[in-house]
Amino acid sequence: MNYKDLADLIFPNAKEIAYYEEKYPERNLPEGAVVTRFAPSPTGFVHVGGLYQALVARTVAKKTEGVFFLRVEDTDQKREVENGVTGIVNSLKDFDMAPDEGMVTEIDEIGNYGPYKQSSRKEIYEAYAKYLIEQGKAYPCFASSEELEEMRAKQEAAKIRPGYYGVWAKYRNLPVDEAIEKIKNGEDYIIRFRSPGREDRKIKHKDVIKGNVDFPENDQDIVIIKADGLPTYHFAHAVDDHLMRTTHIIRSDEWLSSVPLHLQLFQELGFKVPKYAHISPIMKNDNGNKRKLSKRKDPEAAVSYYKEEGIPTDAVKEYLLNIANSTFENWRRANPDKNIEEFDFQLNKMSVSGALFDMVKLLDIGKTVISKMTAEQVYAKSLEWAKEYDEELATLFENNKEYSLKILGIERGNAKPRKDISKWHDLKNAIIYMYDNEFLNREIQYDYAKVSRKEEIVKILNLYKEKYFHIADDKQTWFDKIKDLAEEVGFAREVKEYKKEPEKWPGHVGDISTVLRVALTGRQNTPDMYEIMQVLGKDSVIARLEKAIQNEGK
RNA sequence: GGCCCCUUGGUCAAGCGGUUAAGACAUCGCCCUUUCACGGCGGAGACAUGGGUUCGAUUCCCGUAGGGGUCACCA
Repeated sequence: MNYKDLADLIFPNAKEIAYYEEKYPERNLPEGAVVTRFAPSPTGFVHVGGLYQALVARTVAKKTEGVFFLRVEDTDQKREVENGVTGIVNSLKDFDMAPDEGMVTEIDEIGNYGPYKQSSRKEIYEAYAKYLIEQGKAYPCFASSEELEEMRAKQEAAKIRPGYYGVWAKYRNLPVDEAIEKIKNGEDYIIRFRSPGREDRKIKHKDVIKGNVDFPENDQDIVIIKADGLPTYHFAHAVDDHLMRTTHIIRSDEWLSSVPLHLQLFQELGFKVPKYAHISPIMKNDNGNKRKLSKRKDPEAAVSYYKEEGIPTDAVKEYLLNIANSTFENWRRANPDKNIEEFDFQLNKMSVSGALFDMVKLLDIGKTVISKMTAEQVYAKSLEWAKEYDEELATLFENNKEYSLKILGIERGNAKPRKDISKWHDLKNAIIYMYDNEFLNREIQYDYAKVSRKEEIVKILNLYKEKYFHIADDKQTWFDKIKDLAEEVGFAREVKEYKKEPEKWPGHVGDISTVLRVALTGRQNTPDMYEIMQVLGKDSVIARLEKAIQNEGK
């Protein structure tokens, strides 16, 4: 009885690995093309960190005319969530980051290197596990979980390194005959890797991002096939990324310490070792301590949060790219209108330590992104958002499309467009007063700032309404008239003169403007008042002035 | 605890032995012939710490402190 017999007994139906090697040949890609992947578990939750990894992986692949694929790692049945794959696929789609290959719906996939869902790859893992057993590089382990716990307790008590290795690897040297007998007797077992490593030897590894990292060799006989017949992450990683011909493993740096194991696995399986790029996680400041953005504690950890808030996807991508390569910011300034895919992304320029998530900066980018859009784009994007998250706004927009476009066009499209909206969630509050239904039929809290006497307010508003307001005036005329009005009520015509001798007047033209602004909009801060009045139109302006005058009469 | 990694202003970060130590966000002031949002100009603000090496260390080496990661039949 030899290894071959043992392997045949355990996996009688497994194919030869040559079959798969042939089925999934080296990819025919241009020189220097990089193949990357995003390989999440379908837990139904997409973390920004995951999006970040996917963005980096995809950017690198695109830049080199390589391939970016989506593989679903669902080997842990306990964590399985319904429609988990759909959530991931849709999130990537939302961000315009659909993969070249891999899962495209819950069950469908595209590409020649599939299946792209690990639970569908069982027979492949079995073939490679069988191969390893035949070579004497893997073996069945009959230790029960109680036994393992007991072992661990002993190790801890003796203060030695825990794990299944060396003398603790109880079944590592079990004679083949005995193993076969146990299996035939129906004893439970799993498959372990027979590690050739020694803890007292060091290996050198060069990570694309982290640089040179030295580790002790792995000497743990880790599990490669679990009791449920599915592989562990480590084994699946080696088999899948080899067969899918991944050139660069871009993943979270929590995997860095597994590199010695992975390197060993690739070697023992006879695979070409890929390049590794371990990305630092996005952190959050929690009472002076840095910690990873947490799914449970931080709403902004969920990709869905950005969608709900209406932060443009481009803003999120730009922010993430900015964390990834700080030169992005300079590039963006030099090329404000270029597509982000034209940016020359450098994997090895990524930071070795994790960046603190900065919502303020993200929103600042959001402002810029939105400011560059046309009124039509703002309308389309915000309406799409509103349909899902703000019914009132959606209705308002749909019932007043032309008028809404005018509002959104205020101070837009010129050299210095407005930058007051950072996310769709803020939009309604910024423009709601422009709609007569929302303004005229509602109780408004008027606060005229410096001018507070009722009679004076009424006087100003009446004068404007009766004498100075002409909707057809051009901007200069319009403005001159407000100055005339200021003069007529005894206010300074020019702010500068007023500032020189403030005691000479009760206020200046700006204070008069504020009275008009508040009467027309209910607010002290608004975009350009001339444009607002043009958009409102004559009747609305008059109605609003009257409403304000009446209010003072109460 | 073992092993591994990290440490430049509030935040993201350039920098690779000699620099007035960039830039962006945030913050403060002034200007932008009326507010706000922009935009412009300017200000304040940093090399964790102790030893080396060196003519010279933010940069190289060692220690200390702080932070992070990892030690599953989870990924």
